[in-house]
Amino acid sequence: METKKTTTKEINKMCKHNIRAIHDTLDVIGGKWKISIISCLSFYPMRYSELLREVEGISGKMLSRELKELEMNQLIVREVLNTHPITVQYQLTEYGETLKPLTLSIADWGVNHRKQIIG
Amino acid sequence: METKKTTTKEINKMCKHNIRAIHDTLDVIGGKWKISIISCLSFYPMRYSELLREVEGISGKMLSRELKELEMNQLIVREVLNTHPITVQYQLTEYGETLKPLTLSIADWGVNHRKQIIG
DNA sequence: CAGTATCCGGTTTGATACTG
DNA sequence: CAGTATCAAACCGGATACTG
Repeated sequence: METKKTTTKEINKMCKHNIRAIHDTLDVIGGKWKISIISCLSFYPMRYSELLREVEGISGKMLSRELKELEMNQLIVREVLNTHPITVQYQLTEYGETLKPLTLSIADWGVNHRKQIIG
Repeated sequence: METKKTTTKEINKMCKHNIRAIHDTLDVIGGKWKISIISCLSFYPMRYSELLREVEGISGKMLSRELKELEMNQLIVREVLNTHPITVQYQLTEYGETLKPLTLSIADWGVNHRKQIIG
């Protein structure tokens, strides 16, 4: 009988474990725009100005700030191209690609949710 | 040749579509604590005071506010139990359960990320 | 083009004290 | 127990102007 008690204490532990993990994830992609940026870059690399156009509503300040943070967390790479004038390209790292399924799930749920509340 | 051009314009469209969807999702579960709360409740229904203990760091004010918003979006149900003194239980709705896979993915990524940055 | 600097209002959040 | 009320601090984020 001893072994059958997956009780409060156990679940409590799993609960806190999950919360800590969720917190860790949100530290990295929790900003207002980060997931959107990652979602964009998962199509193909983009320049600063392209992102500015694609991510509707974002300001230049926010974009560069979020990009910097994503870069710090090794999710994207910044690459200065040798053009005139200089252009800068951002792309997902291999590690950043591991977020693709997540951004897709989030987008999927959103699509369904919209159907739900409209219908 | 016409049909082969899945070009900028097309991708642009998908990009914005996804961003809108992501935005829709975040409107609902985008708060600082919402995903954690949902993650907790996905183990079993909990009372207000239990959640206050489980979701480390949250204040009473925030908890009740986030719960109210989750309830408004029909992700959880509030049920007043006939005890002395009164206790209140929160649990996921069927619709709220559809977020379970998402919260799990988010937690999983966080676990892995912690390994990554420590290792 | 790709940002940075500054200013500034609005929102979010926490602490604390209180209520039924 | 399950909240609400109030105040103050912190942070977020937009507009604008500027740099290399």
